[in-house]
Amino acid sequence: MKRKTVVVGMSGGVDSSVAAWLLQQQGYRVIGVTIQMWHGNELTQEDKNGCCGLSVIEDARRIAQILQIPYYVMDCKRKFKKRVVDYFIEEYLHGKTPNPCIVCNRYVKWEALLQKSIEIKADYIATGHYARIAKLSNGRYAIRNSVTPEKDQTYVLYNLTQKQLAHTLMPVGNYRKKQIREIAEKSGLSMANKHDSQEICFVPDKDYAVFIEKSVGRKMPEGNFVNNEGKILGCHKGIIHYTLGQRRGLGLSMGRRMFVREIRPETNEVVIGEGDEVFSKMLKANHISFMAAPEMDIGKTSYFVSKIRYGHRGIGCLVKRTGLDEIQCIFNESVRAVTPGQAVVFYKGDCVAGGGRIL
RNA sequence: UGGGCUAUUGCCAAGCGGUAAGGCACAGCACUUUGACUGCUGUAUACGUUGGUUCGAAUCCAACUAGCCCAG
Repeated sequence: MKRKTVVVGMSGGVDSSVAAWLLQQQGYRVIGVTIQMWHGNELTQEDKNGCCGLSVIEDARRIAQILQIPYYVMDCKRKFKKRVVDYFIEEYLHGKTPNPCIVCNRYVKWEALLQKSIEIKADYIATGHYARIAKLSNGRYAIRNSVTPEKDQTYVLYNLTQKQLAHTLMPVGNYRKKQIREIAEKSGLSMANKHDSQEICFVPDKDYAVFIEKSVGRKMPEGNFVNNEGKILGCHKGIIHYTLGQRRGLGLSMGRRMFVREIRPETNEVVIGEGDEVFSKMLKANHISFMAAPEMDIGKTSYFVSKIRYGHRGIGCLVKRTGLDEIQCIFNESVRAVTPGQAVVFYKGDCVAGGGRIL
């Protein structure tokens, strides 16, 4: 039997390094690839832990040397800017809260990896995500929860296509975070400065609002904080600074904790409310995708457990397809801060059934 | 102009002679492959000003200043 070849996306971090190592142990012919997504410019160069800085190339290359595998760097900066950064900015300008990781996975990482695998006639692509791939009895592929419950990344992968999944391996999903660290340690793959945490990878200083204003070349206009009755409560710094359910950074001292309830780009207003006013039971979404679940017919309903943000515990809801690219979810109980721009991800058992982008 | 009331950290606000609660805001940290939420920690040598009484005052007294209310 011929040895299978796999292209592994390497970020220089522990997880993707161990993924490459594991596949090598399993007998694959492994080829390392780092996708270059953003120019680490002179101002913002310190982060070693991003998934797309510049320093990652040095780290990944070193790992490839240790493993003695071929290693390539793919320049996807243009695509990344168009599909991720431009989308990110556009969403904020419209009062939404984008999730760049999701589109990056779908349109940049997986597409680049798949393209590379076709170029070099590899059989699979692989990443270091904490998730698994399942081939279901209905013939469909799905993302399945990692065995590490506390470290589950299925939410950011809901959007992958069947074609992408059919060629994907995620070896790390079969292990717990702790085990992965131990493997890295034993195999000499652990780099000194490793940290799980991460901000938006192309905004290393964490100030995404300044990043947007710089990119757009102008400062966003200030506007009013209002309550539900329209009463003006204060002045905000520009709509892009806020997201639904946000409390900190409002600068409003009302004696109680206040939260962003709604963002109105048309009037440049940010609506403020109390903690219990930010719950709802229904949402609509577009950009729908089906994964474990076969495509639903328009008008049909189905029951899933849904997550409305990364790290959400998941709430049962009735999903109805209301249009070609629209679904409606009605939750069993109120969910906090349904945020336009974020994803709803449906689960059937421990598999991702599908999802959409909240309207 | 006469009478009354109030002045405590960025905001609200405890305190009533014994050595400055709390909430909100804010900052830092933790958490996190998005944004958030959440949690933890921190934050007035200082109580409008100036004097006085007292061992000791933000707390009592006086004057001054400012704001508010009522009367004009």
